[in-house]
Amino acid sequence: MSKRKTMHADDEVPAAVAEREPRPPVEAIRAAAFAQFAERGYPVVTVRDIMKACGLTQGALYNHFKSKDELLHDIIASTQGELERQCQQAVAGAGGDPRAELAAFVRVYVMRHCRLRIEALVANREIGWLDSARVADIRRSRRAIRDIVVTILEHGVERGVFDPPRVDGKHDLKAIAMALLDQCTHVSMWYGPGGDLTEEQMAKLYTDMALRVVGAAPQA
Amino acid sequence: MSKRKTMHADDEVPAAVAEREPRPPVEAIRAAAFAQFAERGYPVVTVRDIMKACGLTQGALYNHFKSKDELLHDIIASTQGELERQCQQAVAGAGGDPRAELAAFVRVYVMRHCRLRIEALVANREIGWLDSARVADIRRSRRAIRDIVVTILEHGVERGVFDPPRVDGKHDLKAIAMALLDQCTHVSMWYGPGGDLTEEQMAKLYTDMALRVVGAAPQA
DNA sequence: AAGCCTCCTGAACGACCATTTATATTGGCC
DNA sequence: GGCCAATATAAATGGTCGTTCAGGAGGCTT
Repeated sequence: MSKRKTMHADDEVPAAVAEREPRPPVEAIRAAAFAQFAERGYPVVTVRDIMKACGLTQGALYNHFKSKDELLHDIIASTQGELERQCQQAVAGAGGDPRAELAAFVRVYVMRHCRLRIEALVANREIGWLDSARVADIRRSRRAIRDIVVTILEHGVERGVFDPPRVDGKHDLKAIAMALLDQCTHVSMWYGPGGDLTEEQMAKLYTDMALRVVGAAPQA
Repeated sequence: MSKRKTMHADDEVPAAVAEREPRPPVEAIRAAAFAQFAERGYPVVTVRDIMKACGLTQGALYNHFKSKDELLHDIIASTQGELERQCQQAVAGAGGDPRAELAAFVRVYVMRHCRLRIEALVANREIGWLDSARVADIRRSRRAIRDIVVTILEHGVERGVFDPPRVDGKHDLKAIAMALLDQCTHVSMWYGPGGDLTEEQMAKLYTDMALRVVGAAPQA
């Protein structure tokens, strides 16, 4: 119940008992907004809807967020930041072999888009409602992720372990990276845990497909 | 200037001079609505916006459409129907060879999504705003297109000309078809005529990638 | 010329929107 | 106990929304 105001240097985090029910209101608002944006879409969800879902009145939103727009940005940015971090980590842990790097990237990316498909869906579907200032850093993060893939492909081609398709004799690694990412991103639009494949199997399938596309034989 | 009211059996269509300026208002409304939905999104485009863009007042919409919702459905359904028709035609004209069928399908599908990327973008992005009754036939058409791909893959596997990736020893052709379609559909999100590749080159690249994914060597 | 049908306008309807404001309530800290 | 900051509320602000409807204008048919 305390945890936020007292500043004695020794009770920073109780750590053992993570009492959880009375989530700080800003968390409750985030969660309620996320659920409703996912279900009905940003422009038709009203501030009243969100605040009613956490038992508050509309005006209270503005004690925690400057606007409805900032609230959406907050939700999308945290998802996007976490995704970028996981992708970097996966590639860094692959030991420098382009095949292993691509496989690790696709695996993490697909598993995440299966497991957190609602988060991914909101981030991809609602981004267009952000005003241009706030959309910029989201797009930066997406470009960064695309460039991770492009870099993997470049290394693979340089070392001769990838042989991706050419158009008129030349590679267009950016287009190929976009194709791979589109494919992997949009599993969040149709994958469901009730389907034929588990998340693990999805990751394996998409890894195989990616390796085929870039012209590397599947590993092992 | 006439063309719609007189019903003498012999002036059905003047045919030679296709005088074009005063488009029938229903066409003008469709066009204006499409342009604005594409640019700003269905829920924030008002009936007033649409009608002002064709020089009419808001009330006149309801002489031609039952509601704003029906107008959106009309726009999406015509695009979707044309897409389905073109896909069927492309596959039928490929002569029964699964490789040629897949190549023809991807070529037509990608070229269309490059050339008419705005139409595709609207159809994919705004479909969620339709009420459930009207969304049903759009989804039916999408399933039909997916099933075209699944059927091609099945034939290719039966005849031994495709060897798509397996998970735990078994094929999941539906998942692979979805992956291929996601990849091809979403060129409409980033392709632009100012980019590095022409529509032709995009079609070629995506055909190559699809054939690699299903385990067939690129043709000639 | 009269009637009819199609399509338009302009105003009105009732509802709902994001945000701001003035005011009240709370709980920790001196 | 009194103060202060944080956070809540209810009401108001100034719009905008999709849709309906009474009335009028123009042309086609008879």
